[in-house]
Amino acid sequence: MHAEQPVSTGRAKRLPRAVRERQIMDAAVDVFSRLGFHAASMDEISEVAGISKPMLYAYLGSKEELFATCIRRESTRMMEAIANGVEADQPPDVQLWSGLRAFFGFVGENRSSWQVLHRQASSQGGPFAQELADMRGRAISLVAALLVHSADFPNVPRAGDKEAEALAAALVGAGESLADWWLDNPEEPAGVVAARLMNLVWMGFGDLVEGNIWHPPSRRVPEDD
Amino acid sequence: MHAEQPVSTGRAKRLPRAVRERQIMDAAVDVFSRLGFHAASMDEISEVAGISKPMLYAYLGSKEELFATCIRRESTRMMEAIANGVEADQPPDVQLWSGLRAFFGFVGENRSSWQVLHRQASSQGGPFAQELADMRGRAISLVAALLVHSADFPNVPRAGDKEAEALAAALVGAGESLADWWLDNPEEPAGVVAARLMNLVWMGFGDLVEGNIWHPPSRRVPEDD
DNA sequence: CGGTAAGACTACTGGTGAGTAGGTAAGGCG
DNA sequence: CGCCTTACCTACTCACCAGTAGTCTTACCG
Repeated sequence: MHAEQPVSTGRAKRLPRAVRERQIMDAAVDVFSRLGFHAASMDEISEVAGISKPMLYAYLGSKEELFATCIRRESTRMMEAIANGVEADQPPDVQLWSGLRAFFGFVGENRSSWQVLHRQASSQGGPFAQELADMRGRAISLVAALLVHSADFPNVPRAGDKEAEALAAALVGAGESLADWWLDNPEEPAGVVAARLMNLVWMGFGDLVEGNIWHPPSRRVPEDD
Repeated sequence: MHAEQPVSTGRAKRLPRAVRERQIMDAAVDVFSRLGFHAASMDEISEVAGISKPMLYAYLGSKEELFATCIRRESTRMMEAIANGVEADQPPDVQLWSGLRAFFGFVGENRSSWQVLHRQASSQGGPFAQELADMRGRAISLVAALLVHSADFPNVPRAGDKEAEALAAALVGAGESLADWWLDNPEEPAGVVAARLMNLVWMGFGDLVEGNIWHPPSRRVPEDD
């Protein structure tokens, strides 16, 4: 929750370009996430950023460029957060678990980023959808790779990248949807939400209704069957 | 894919109100799904519908009203399709299965409807989000009721509506996401996609990687594996 | 074969917002 | 201290689009 100073209708203090660009980007993410791409105006973004409109154009180009830049920055931040959270030398279920925790952790800490990524970008028909689709594609590929690596789906002979990709798409969508649900029910900690999804996708309803639930490693008995 | 006739810049033929309203709605769903709410203009909708703009306003009111009406109509159609597909007197897994089949069947047959529902409506901050959220809420409640009914989650004592609702939200999101993925990989039939999601949410990765897959009860003989 | 009301149109207004032209202050450097 | 570059601003243009005023036209009913 950065407090953007409106600078009280005076002349803004002279600052180096890099700093201003950062301020502008923060403001843009804030406004885009609240209003969506079309409803957000460059006037409002400049006001929130505490500078005037021409600076926006001088520094970040057109509205579309600005939006695309926002998506790139935020998606990169999120992917890095997840990549940092995953412990690559662990078994598949633990990798998935740590990835989910990192994901929900990021969403909880960066709601604006999440809104701009998930809600706004996906609904614009322009070049942004591409930007966003790329990130989504990377996330799906990541999960798909994890699945392919974890097993060869013995009883599904023709299963391969396609099968894994579809399942990964479903999983990513489940994560997105649950993240949205979480924003409406924010009283729960990130870990609980992550654990729910973990149980759903790893155990499945079939196991859950029979009382079989998945535990994180710290609580799991070191067994191997 | 209804072919809307632009009527070649002449005067449109005189038609009863109900028919025109239907044409307009079809055109509106088409345009909204392609361009999104803001980017869609009333001029374009009227052009696609083959009538002039004042008719739009005379019949369907403002742009916002028109959009809300579109969402209501399409969401109702979809919910009815699903409700008709579910066989209420079957065990939980079969109910879920038939619901998923109905859902993917609808999306496959009504891509525009799906786009307008999923992508466009969810990203607008206005009263539409409400309309859409209502339908989503109904879908989630439906799934949640199925889950609650199917078992009491024995090992999760405090689990209740909340637990089920969260899982239902995840499942609905997974369905939405997989439907989007499907639009990019349309060579597969609806049943295959539905079966994938069914396996994911009922069996879970944990079972899938061990080769345990779910298949419909023997009323229909599955392909031998 | 009129009369009339619903169906349909052309041509406008008004507001909003992207993008710009051209001018003003402030720091750096000789 | 004066010059010049860079940051910054006010105040506009221009296009697009939601919504409307006022007019025409055609099907139907007597």
